[in-house]
Amino acid sequence: MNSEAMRLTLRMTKALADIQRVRILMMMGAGELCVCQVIEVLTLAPSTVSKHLSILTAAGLLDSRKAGRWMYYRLPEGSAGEWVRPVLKWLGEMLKNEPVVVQDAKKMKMVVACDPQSLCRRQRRGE
Amino acid sequence: MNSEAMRLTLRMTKALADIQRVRILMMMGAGELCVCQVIEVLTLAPSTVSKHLSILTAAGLLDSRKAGRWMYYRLPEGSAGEWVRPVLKWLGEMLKNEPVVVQDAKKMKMVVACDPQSLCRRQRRGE
DNA sequence: GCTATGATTCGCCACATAACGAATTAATAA
DNA sequence: TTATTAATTCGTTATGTGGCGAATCATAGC
Repeated sequence: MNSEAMRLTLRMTKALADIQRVRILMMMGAGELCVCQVIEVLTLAPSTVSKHLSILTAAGLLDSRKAGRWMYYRLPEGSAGEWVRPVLKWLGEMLKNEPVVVQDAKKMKMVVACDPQSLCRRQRRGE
Repeated sequence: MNSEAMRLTLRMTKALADIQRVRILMMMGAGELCVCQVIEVLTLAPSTVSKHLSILTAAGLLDSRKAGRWMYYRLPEGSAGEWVRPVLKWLGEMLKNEPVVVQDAKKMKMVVACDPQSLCRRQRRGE
C-alpha cells in the first residue's frame, strides 16, 4: 500500500455508499450480467445504470467484458478481487434477508430466463 | 437482519465515504480521544469535527462517553462492534502505510502527551 | 455504405453534504 | 448566581452526486 491507498479506499467506500450500487453488487453474486438485465431489475434509465456500473468498476468492485454489442459485468475473480471479497462477504451477510435484495434476486431469475435480446427489445418499446 | 438492514448498511458505508471520518477511525485505534484532540489533529473547525463524530456514532462506528465537559469517543467494544470490527480491520490493512494516516498517528502522540485542558486553551487562543 | 441497436457520454436539474462562524447547550469554576 | 468553557446545533454557502433525456459511440446486420 502506497500513498494511493487513501484514494483507492475512498473510491471503494464512496462506491458502496449508494443503494443502487449495493443492489447491483448483491445481484452480481448470481453471476455476470449485461447492462440491460441490470436496468430491468433496478428500473432506472440506461444512462443512470451505466454510470453506476462505471463507478463500481473504477472502484475495483466489478470487472467488465465486452461481447459484441453487449457489455457484461461481474464480481472480480482471483487476485484482482482480494481486497474486494471481504467487503462483499460483509455486505452479503448484512443484507441477506433485506427485502429489496431478496426481491431483486427473485426478479433476476425471471430476467435471466428470457434472453437479453428480447429483454432489450421490450425495454425499447417501453416495458 | 430485518428490513432495517439496508438503512444501517448505507449509514455505515456513507459514514466511511469521507476522508476526515476515515482519518478519525484510524486515529481511534490508539484508544479513546476527546473532541479537542481530534480537532487538533485534523485542524478543522470544532463544529465540523463534532458533526463527523456524530455521523460515525450514528453509524455505530464509534461509541461515546461523557466526562464532565469533555466528550470522549472510541471504537465500539464487545458485541456492539461485531459488525464494525471486520470493516475497521479491512480499513486498517488498506491504509496502514498511507502517509496521511502515519502523519496523524505521529501528531496524535504529541497531542496525547499534553493534557486536554491545556490543549483546548491553546486552541481558544488560535493555535 | 447505411441502418439498427446496446451502451456510454454529456448537459441539465434537484437534492445531499462538507465546511465555517454564530448562537446555543451543558457542565465546571468563580 | 454568574462567568467560563467544551461541545453541539443552526444557518449559510460551495461543492458533489443521482437522476433523466438527448446526443454520441461502437458493433452487428442489411
